[in-house]
Amino acid sequence: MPELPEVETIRRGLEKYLLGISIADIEVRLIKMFEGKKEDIIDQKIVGVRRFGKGLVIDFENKKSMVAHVKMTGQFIYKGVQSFQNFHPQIGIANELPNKWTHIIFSLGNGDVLYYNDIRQFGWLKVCATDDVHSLTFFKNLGPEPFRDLTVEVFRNILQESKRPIKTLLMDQSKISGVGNIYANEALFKAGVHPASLSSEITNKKVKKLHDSLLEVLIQGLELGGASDVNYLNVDGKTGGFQHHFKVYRRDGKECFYCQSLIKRIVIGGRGTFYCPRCQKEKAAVVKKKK
DNA sequence: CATGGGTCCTGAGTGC
DNA sequence: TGCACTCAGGACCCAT
Repeated sequence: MPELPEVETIRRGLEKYLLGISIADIEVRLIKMFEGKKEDIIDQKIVGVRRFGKGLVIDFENKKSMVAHVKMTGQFIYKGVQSFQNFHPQIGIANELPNKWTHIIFSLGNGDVLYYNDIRQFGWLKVCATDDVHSLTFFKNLGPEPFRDLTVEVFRNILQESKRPIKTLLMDQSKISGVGNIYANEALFKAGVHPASLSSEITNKKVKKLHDSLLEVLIQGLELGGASDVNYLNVDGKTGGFQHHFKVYRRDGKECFYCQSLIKRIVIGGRGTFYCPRCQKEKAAVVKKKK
């Protein structure tokens, strides 16, 4: 599922291909996925591609923007007409597009094409004034950016104010932006913190360790081009590599790489949660588990 | 205000 | 083989 490292990888791909060019036409095949007036951005030069948490913002020269959230299964795939430089031999996706999951097709001013595919149709795209981006529901409720605003002190304050399980807190976009299920699980393992631990009762030492671990797994994910857990592909139609480095995520029933205990799966906040019962010790300050 | 549950949707997985 | 059924999951919306 695209989280900060995956969305940032997508952003870089979009920036690489779209900066300085324009969109000649937009074909919306699934009406509900596209809000706003597409005429507002057609034939306007793209001047920036930004990311806030898991949200993307494409800015146009006329002070309009197209914002997008790919949720779990959304993909932006670029297909160059002049060359097949982004054709992936294993996936071959650039050649197979559009397919039954292609919901939006951007015909670009240079003759190339950008596809938006989304199997589960949870993603969305909308056009608005650039000045209004941060008034949108998703963007106005975002917490600090891990690589920019999330100092240890800020992180500690966020944890101290909450009695929720730490796993739930890490994934709360209004508290910290960009972290989802994969990186929350992996960061907690790396820090040796049980995912059900009460946020406010985690020791200072562990808070520092968790902060470091979170940034480390996000950086590792970014360096590997993200995690292609289910459907994630970058703008070139290629998979990331972080899925080969999961220590706990989706490894329930398998041995911990460090202590050989069996990785467990529980549900916290309605989401699958994976941890090593030995490396991430149960503590007194653990929220009651569900199911 | 904070929190928890239902909802959207479809492919994968399970049981017979 | 195939059918019926259940489940996962990010953010939003609503109820408490």
